[in-house]
Amino acid sequence: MLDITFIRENLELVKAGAKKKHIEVDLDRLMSVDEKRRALLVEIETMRAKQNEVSDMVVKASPEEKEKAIGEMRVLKETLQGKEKEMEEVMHEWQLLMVAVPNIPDLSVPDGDSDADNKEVKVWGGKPQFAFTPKSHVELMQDLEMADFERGTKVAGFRGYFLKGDGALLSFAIWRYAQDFFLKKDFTPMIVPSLVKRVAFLGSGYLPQGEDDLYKTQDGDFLAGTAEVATMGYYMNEVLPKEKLPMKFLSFSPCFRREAGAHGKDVKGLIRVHEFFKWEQVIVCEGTHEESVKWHEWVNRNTEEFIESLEIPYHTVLNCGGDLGLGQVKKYDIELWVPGENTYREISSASYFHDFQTRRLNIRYRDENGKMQYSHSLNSTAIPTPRILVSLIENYQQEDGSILIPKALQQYMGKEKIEKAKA
RNA sequence: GGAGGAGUGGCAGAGUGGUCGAACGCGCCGGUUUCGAAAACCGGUAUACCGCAAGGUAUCGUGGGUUCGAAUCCCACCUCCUCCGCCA
Repeated sequence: MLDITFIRENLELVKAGAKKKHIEVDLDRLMSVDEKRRALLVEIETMRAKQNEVSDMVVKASPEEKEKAIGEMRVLKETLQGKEKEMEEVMHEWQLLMVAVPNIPDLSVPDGDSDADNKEVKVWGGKPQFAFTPKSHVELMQDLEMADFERGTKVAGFRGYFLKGDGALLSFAIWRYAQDFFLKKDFTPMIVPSLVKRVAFLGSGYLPQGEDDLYKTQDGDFLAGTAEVATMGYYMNEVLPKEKLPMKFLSFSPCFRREAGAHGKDVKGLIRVHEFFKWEQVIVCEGTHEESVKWHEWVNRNTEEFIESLEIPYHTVLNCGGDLGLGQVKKYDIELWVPGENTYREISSASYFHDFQTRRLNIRYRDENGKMQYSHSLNSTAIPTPRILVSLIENYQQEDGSILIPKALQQYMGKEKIEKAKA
């Protein structure tokens, strides 16, 4: 959410931002509704002031005066109730418009419609040269009994999967390695709820848009697609001590995504599943652009370093305007090389929001002058499983169908290679 | 799931229809005093919105309602506590 005063004073800037993001929102309508809102507010508050004034007087008044005043107030009350009703309708529309206003993308964000227009800003690692035709992770994992997709769909439905044997162990190894790796960087680890109340989704910007992408319970709660939702909700409606900023969380949670708009896409394997696990970096920092930028670069670099330590080739892209979410100011995606598809696939997404989320969630701190300020927030994937297995397994495959374990993971896996059990 | 109790400012806690944004205390900030400190004393100490300002409005878990007027009465919901049941 943006500040209404800011929108009013920077209307053209906000309009240009929405256009760059390819997000439709009727800002002129918002301006006229807001004007109505403020006019009504003045009317209502004036009436209430009168009401309060008379109310004070009634106590001390003589019986006749009292009678007269109360009579007058009955009339005023009726008018007031009419105005309040009107205000309610205006506020309803105002709020719908307000939550639809996108945050303004950074100047460095390239123009573009979709992820196809994202700009490559970094390439790392040599792509493996195979003297044989590389297999897909699906084939490799099935051959090594690391995953079972048929039974996955039998039990869990479309996009269902089981990880078993070394597939399960490899997931645990990655979680534990990621834990050790990232906690060296001074994060507070958390295991956070996935079953979360509506208000946290509204606050983090996943609702009211995007309800189709979420699983919903019969109690009106939703299953989160990322630990970001609960982690951001953690401090909602709180005033944080300035000296504790920045807060750095490494949050673990199961993640659930309906993938409502992606029916035909990535139907095979572990790229796109309804249910997965993720370590997520979440930062709440002081409310300046410089802080946001600094931590944004930092969290993104953390994930790059992690991938480098696993020695998997990747590139980093700067997302274009059309590929930014409602609240995001700027976003980097890290994409790992997937030999079986001969392309890069997204593994991480790092974005900052300025005070877009914290304004909705009401997360503040007191600055050095004792003034209340909204914090800034940002987040980035640390590592998702099982998606990381796709590129890990495909890049490390050997001609005999075995898979080498990256050096950094060997101590967590207890071996250097995954291969077929000897008969 | 059943029975009962409770939610007030940073904390603690009064207030059961009107002068209550809210007593008293603690804490915190500033001052007096002091060589310095403690104690004592004096003053201050929520947030948001509207407004150039003066000022106004709202907020006592949340949302409705009753009333000229609600922290206070009524209804619903949420959260917490105690007891019983169930359970990893």
